[in-house]
Amino acid sequence: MLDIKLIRENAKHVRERLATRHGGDEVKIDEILSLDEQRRSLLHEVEQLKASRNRVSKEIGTLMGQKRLEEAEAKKTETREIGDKIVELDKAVVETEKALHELMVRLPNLPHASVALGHTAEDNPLIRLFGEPAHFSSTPATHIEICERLKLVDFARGVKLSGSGFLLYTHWGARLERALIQFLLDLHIHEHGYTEVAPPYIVGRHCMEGVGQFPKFADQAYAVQEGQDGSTLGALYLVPTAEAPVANIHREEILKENQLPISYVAYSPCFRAEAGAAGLGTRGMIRIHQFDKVELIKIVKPEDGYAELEKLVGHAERVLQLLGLHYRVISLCSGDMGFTSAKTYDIEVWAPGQGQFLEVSSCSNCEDFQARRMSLRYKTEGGENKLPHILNGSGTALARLFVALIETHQQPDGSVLIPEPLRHYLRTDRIQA
RNA sequence: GGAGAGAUGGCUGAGUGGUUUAAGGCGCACGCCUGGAAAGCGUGAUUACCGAAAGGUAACGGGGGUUCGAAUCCCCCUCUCUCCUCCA
Repeated sequence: MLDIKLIRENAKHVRERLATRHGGDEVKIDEILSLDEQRRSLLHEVEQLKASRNRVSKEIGTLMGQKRLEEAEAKKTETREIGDKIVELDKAVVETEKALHELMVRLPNLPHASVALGHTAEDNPLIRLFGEPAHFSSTPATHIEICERLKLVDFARGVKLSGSGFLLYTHWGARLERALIQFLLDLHIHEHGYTEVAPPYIVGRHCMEGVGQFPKFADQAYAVQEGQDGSTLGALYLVPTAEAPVANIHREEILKENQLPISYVAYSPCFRAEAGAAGLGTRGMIRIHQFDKVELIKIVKPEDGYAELEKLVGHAERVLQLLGLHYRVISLCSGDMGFTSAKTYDIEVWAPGQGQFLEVSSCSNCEDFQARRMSLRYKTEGGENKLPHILNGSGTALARLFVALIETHQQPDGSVLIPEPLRHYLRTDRIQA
């Protein structure tokens, strides 16, 4: 959520910045301004009435104490009318605030000044390229072929169990997936100083709203129903990312300045309905309904937000470097950025069998956009309450990392060579049929 | 799932319709005192919104109701604790 004061005082700037986003020209700034104006004027009126009611009520109390009953009764009659008016105005205030809130939560974040203007992925500037694509003397196999040959994933039975978009990892595939999770967590804990948390995989609606998944992207989440009566439907959701629970850990709290920065790392499965992506477009593991991910979350002072974002990207990149993978980092242009983000770097890893780069990490600074939604603040040494910046980054998403790994390290004999840092987790240096 | 007991400020804990603008204690900050500390004394400390300011309004788990006036009375919900039941 944006600061209403910023909109009030600098509507032109907000409108212009939002217009650079995808769909940003539909933004209802005028409506917001008029509701805000209406709200403040109603508030002023009703608060004056309440002040006078409080005053008279106190007088009634005094009169009652002095047994001056008829005088008290007269004042009661007088105040009763004020009370009716207050009820009416209170109702108007609530309605106005609700309407205002509805519009406010649908407003995307302002892009940071350093974000390139653009419309689509074509306009995303390349920041850097690491390594080189693996060289093959003949056409490299796709991950689907490798998985079938080495029995890493049983695609058909995954579909049998849960429908298309769900994977059954088998044998070495299951072990490789688990080894990767362990490797990622250990890397971020021991080398990058993150604190591990293991969050719930189901969260309440308020958490989804807090990170900005809701209300706009509600159709992308799986709603959980408890029992058969459906009474809990709409209240609980499978997490689309660990960001949903983890970023909300300190919601509605006032942290002390010396608690910052906070750095959390969490593993979770991620559940995405991918509504609208009929048939998911691709066979294989590229776009699925459930995948594993290790997520990095930072809560930092605003002045540190962008330095921390650079560090965060570096931490995610380290994963790919250690696994010997070729990748590129791009900065999303204004039109391609997510709803909550002020600035986003995507990391895309090269998958030789696909012949394309796959997005395995998205690192964003949401500035105070989420903090305001979840009412997370910190108290400065000077005693002032401020909103922290909240950052999130994949460190990294697993299924696609799995793909890049086996496609990159496949050998002419059909086996897959395991990169050194993974070997002791997997207790082998090679997966073969 | 069943029965009972609870939910008040950073913590503890009073308060059962009107100087409660929430007592007292602990802890915290600042000051006095001190060679320095402790003790003692004094002062200050919640959050949100409106307002240029003075100031005002709201919040005692959440929501609704009664009343001129609700922490206090009534209804609904949530959560916590204890004991059963079930269960990995």
